[in-house]
Amino acid sequence: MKTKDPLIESWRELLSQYSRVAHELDRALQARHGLTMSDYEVLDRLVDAEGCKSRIHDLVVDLHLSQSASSRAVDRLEKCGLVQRAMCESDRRGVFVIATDKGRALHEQARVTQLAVLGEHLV
Amino acid sequence: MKTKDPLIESWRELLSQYSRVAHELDRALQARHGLTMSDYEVLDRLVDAEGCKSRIHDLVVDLHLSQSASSRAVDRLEKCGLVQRAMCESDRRGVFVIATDKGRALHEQARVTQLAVLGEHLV
DNA sequence: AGACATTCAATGCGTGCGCATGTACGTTCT
DNA sequence: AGAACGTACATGCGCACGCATTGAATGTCT
Repeated sequence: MKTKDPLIESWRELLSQYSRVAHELDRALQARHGLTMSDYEVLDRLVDAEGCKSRIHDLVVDLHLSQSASSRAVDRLEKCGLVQRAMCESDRRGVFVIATDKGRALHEQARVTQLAVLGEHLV
Repeated sequence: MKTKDPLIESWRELLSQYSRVAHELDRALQARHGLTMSDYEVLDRLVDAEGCKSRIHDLVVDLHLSQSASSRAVDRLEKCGLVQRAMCESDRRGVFVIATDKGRALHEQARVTQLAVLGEHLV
């Protein structure tokens, strides 16, 4: 392969790293905890947040997901009893998402998996 | 946000970079040339390859795609007349994929788009 | 040569994604 | 206050993906 624009080199490097790690992470989280990478990220932000709750809109900003994808990630988590939706009094368009006890517990376990996978596959 | 494990910091950094660039790139390629990022990558490998042809199996190794996704990327490109499939004499399980003139021409245009997007969004 | 394992590619299937739209609420301007 | 515009979330839709399976060709071992 002839030498490429350094821009392309670094893009390929980035793509390669991301793909490898994301794939491993997704598989591990799915296999051990039944979570998508996105699902885990949602849980993670919630646990980090004040009172384990956050508005969907804030999740959208933090995560690298579209609004619809975020909404559906919350759907999935809710269906598993890991989070709850709640009315947002101050702005009734908004929806709070709150991690349940079960959600926090699962997050703690999944965090171990995440760290293990990152430790192994992130150079 | 409290400080995190440096492993998590770099993972988030990687995820963030990738998502931003990939999103922009995908949109630009789709809008201007009707190509997926993956489609473009396939074309790119073909153009790089000896005689603009490569076996699907080799594409799978190079690209960060499953075998089925690669096969379907080739389907799409073939449907647009950008590549052709051809028998592989030496191993009749295999399939060669060959970029057509149209494919090479489109690749050249798309490359400009890629470089522009990378230049703008890749730090 | 014959039986068994392996490899390459295509395809059925289920899933998560983004885009576009719908609906309800909020904000602004006159 | 009322109209027009903007924002938050849910949902219909089509698409690309990965996994599992299939089918054909190859390779291996006895």
